[in-house]
Amino acid sequence: MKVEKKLSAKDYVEKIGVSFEKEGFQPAMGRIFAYLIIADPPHKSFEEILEYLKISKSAVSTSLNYLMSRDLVEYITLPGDRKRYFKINMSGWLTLIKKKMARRSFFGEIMKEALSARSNKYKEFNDALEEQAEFLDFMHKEMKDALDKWERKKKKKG
Amino acid sequence: MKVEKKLSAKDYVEKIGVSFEKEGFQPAMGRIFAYLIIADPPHKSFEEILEYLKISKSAVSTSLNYLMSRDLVEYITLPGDRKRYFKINMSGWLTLIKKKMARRSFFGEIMKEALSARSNKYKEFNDALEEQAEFLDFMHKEMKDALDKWERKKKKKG
DNA sequence: CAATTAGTTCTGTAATTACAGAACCAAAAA
DNA sequence: TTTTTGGTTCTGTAATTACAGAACTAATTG
Repeated sequence: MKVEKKLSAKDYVEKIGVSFEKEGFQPAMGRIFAYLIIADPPHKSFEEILEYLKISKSAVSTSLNYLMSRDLVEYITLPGDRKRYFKINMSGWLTLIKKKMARRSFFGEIMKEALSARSNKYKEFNDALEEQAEFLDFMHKEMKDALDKWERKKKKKG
Repeated sequence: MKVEKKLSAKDYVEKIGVSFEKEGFQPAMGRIFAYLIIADPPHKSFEEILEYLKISKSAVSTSLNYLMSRDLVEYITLPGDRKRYFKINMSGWLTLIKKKMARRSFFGEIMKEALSARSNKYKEFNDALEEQAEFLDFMHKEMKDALDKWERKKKKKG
């Protein structure tokens, strides 16, 4: 029987942060994103972020601005309060995935271009290369379909 | 009417190399991988690689070993020739995608864990977070299906 | 029109990366 | 047995990254 050990909030921040880093973001960004996932309430001020994570203003500022430019984070304001409150933009992840898809599809394109420039002396290799490009195309299409499917499902429910 | 400008081999190497870098690989790795895509014949020796790309032995060695450890590159040998000839392992890209899928699914898991630790005071946020986790799950499943579909398609044809 | 607040931007630096160059080494060839 | 080949590994470094800390600024508040 597996004992489910409850993680502390700080542990979540580390764990999520590391995963986020693996997606290619800087450490500070990962931890900010992670903090905003576990944050209760889910919106936190600039100050709260830097205090909780013990990172500098500059790191918070640049990270937040980057995350906002990528639509992964947004902010709200509260009446009678000058501060901005930062929170996760849930649609950002989807945007991110779409961008990655586009990149991969582009990679497939390039492979096809390369193919057209190759000699026909190594048919086996060329065939494999073409198959790779087709695979990328295929996956791109399938993922697009999946996204559509998801969106339809969501619309029906919501 | 679009004029299709034919790229030189070196240009392909740059273009593919950059794309590969964007997938998170080091510059040298990107260019080696790119070179192996356009290489005619598609297998090249250690020496040929370093000469063509004008990079050091150490860079070639570490890059090739890394690429091989990731199953993106493999090597063949030729009778009566001590050298190894490196070439692209076409199944590597698929492995790569599978690994990325696994990572993303893991990310979804963590989000669900975080969810279970959140208070129920911010239902809207929690719901959105849950939806995100479900979305990642959904995409993971869809991609797995797509991969199966591709494999069946390939089996039927090949 | 000060003083405070909520950040931004600049400057410097510690840590890390990505690689070159040289030393090195095991297997094969001479 | 020495020499050559086909790499690998070590050492040093230039370039880059990721951030701290301080200076700065525009809006708000007193």
